[in-house]
Amino acid sequence: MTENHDQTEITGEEMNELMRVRREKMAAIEARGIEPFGRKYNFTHRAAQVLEEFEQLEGKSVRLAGRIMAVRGHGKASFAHIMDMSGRIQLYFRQDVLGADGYEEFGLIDIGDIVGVEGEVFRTNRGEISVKVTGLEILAKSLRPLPDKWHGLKDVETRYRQRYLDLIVNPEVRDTFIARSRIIQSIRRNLDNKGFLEVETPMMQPIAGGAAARPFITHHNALDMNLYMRIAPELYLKRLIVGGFEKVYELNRNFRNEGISIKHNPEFTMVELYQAYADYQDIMQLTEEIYVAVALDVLGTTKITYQGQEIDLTPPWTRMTMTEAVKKFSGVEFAAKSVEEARAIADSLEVKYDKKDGIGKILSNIFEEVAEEKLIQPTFIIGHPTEISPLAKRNKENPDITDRFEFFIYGREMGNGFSELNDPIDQKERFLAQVADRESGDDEAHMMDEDYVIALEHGLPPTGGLGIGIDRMVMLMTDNYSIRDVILFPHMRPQRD
RNA sequence: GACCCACUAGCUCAGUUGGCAGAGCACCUGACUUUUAAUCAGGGUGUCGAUGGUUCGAGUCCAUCGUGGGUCACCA
Repeated sequence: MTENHDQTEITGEEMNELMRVRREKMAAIEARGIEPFGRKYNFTHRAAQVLEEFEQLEGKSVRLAGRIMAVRGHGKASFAHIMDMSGRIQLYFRQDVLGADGYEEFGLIDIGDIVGVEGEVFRTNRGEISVKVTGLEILAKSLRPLPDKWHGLKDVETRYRQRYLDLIVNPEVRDTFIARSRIIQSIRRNLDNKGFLEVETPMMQPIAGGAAARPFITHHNALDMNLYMRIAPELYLKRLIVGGFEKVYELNRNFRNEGISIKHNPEFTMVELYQAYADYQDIMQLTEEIYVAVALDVLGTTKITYQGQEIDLTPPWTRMTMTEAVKKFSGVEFAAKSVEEARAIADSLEVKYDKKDGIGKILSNIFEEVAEEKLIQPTFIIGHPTEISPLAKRNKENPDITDRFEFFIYGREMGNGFSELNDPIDQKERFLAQVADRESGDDEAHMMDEDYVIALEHGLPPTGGLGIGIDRMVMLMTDNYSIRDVILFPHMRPQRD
């Protein structure tokens, strides 16, 4: 039962004085016949609850469990703060209450230890609601010191690598991830209420479809075959629409083998949804509804501040075609009828393009260069060229563009949706065009998915689809500058040296 | 992938022209029974990211490497 911790060695690094002292205290605790790593503790209240219900609880006994965050000794009495998930509350330890032995045991407690306490709720002379401890139980001895109580933990690398420390000492980080959970909850509740069915489709796919991106490759040993980590669930979700699930969504991870930046993590979270018999106009409205509901649920307002910039999420958001956006922000009318004309316009705006790029891709490049970062307030950009939208339905009047939108907030692409291409003949041709691009060296072009085409041949109802980047949405709602600050464990290189 | 910046005590940070490694918090010792960034007196706990080089002498200058951050490139 009782493990012997006397000779505990530490691997991989030297023990400093602070750690040595804590291990000595652990040994002293064991010497008193107490387990330094305890067991279940029945608490009656959480810290915030005691503060809120002080009127009823004053003079009564409560049991709390949490981490010791500060200790202020005063000889035969001491104050401390304990933190649980709800917040912090002050503890008051007195020798005459605990007895000489009990007070000595309190002396073996360090900042960072997990303890259970029982005691009477009261208010100090200075007015702070506190618990006068009558019983103390050590639940987990902390063998390493916490970061600075005042400055917290700032070192970005440590914050990401040891996120638990970040969460312990930086309250705003806790708040961000609590908000993230609420945001996801809001989206689920909203879609569930609208009759959407949440589904799970393969993360490992034989063909990485549904987006233009480089996939991660993994290997299945028993089948001796390579699989791709999915870059999008799109093609599977639309198979489910074929199967008669008329409203489906999946809220989960995608993986893209691309560079890491302030807006990109190799694995990121998206919600993708598909609604049969709807079109991109309906989906734009749904997008607004989702955003507004999240903002109201999490922030209580649709007027938010991001990086000092006021952003008004109140619908309807501006709708603008890609060519209109280019006109608005560059003054140039993009009406190219040939690749040569398109290149000339791009050249005049000093926008780069590839030799193999067609009119549509060049327009898209121009848009990204001149307009994207200017779209601060929520804006739907519509009318994407068919050339860059191989899964979207063509516009009825102009087959060179699609019934598609992307929406931008603070100059960032936040999501993408369209009327789904449900013509299997057209889809097959679009795949073939992508395959040709792939063969000419574009390793981000879509792969041919014959099985998906067969599904379309069975009949995909007219369908509207949407993908919203959850991480970027959380960044916006929590005013975080980097995607790493809204992902608990962002991708990092393994540490060396 | 390119360029720029950072890396000093457990944490947050100073460190001048190349001349004995510093502060606050934390920690240790002592005092203190309503404090709260408790206070008071004393104590510095270190492979200055790593490895080479220049130099009488390197935290500081040079080179290479590592990790992180930023900008760009890339990227529905």
